[in-house]
Amino acid sequence: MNNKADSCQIEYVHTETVADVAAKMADDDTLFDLAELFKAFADSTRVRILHALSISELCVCDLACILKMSSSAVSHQLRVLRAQKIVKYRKDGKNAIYSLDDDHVSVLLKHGLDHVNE
Amino acid sequence: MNNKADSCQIEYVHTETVADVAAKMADDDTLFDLAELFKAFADSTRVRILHALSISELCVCDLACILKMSSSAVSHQLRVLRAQKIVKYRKDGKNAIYSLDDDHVSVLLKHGLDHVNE
DNA sequence: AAGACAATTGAACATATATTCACATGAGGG
DNA sequence: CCCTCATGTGAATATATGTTCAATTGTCTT
Repeated sequence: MNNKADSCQIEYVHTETVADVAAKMADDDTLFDLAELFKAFADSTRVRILHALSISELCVCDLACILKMSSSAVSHQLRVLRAQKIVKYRKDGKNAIYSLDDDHVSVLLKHGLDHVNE
Repeated sequence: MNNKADSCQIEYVHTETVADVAAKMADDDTLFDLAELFKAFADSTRVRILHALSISELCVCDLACILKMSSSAVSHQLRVLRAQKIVKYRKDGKNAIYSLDDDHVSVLLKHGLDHVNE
């Protein structure tokens, strides 16, 4: 009932501020991509993978061992991280050696940890 | 069938590295909390809310207007952000004026945007 | 060529989560 | 006091997502 009215077709509560903020907002596309990026960090399995990779490059089996998970589950999550260019890998025989893609990743992890540790 | 074997009860692929990384890993609790933090950023509605609040403090109705969403939906998401101490608010008559809780939040947003914009 | 192993993938299932809707609460204004 | 408006909340629904299982691919070894 009041959902339409909520969209502020009448008079805004803080008209000027709303107009100002609306004008300064980044593109929806950019903010969508930003949310997609954070989604890649938004799972404890993936965070543990990234934290492990921030210590050393590792193959899928190593990760499975460290996380005590099946390599299938790890591989599925690595796929998500690859899609966001958060990790990269090289083949070494039968192994796929994964590592963090760039410094942004460790920086984000570090800032997140700072926040968690208050 | 090979899921148990994946847990590396036999010989590890890179035994030393695995032991080294396992020893240096942060607590599971800490990494769980870190994932919970990122989850709060892992939705485009919440990212847009945070981005708007990084420009100016705003009430629920202002946000609903800027995002073109119902104030109910916005309120639900603000609840999530409050739970993670990412936003704070003060009451002003009928309005609840929201703002980012601390600098960590804008720093995380900024670094995320840097990554998105390559 | 055959077997073993690392990794990937697709389908299926279970769980989590975002939005809507209806309603409740609480503060101001008439 | 009502009445309105801003906000919060609970239930319900639809969708997204993580893990398992089964099967496949590709590489090394013998």
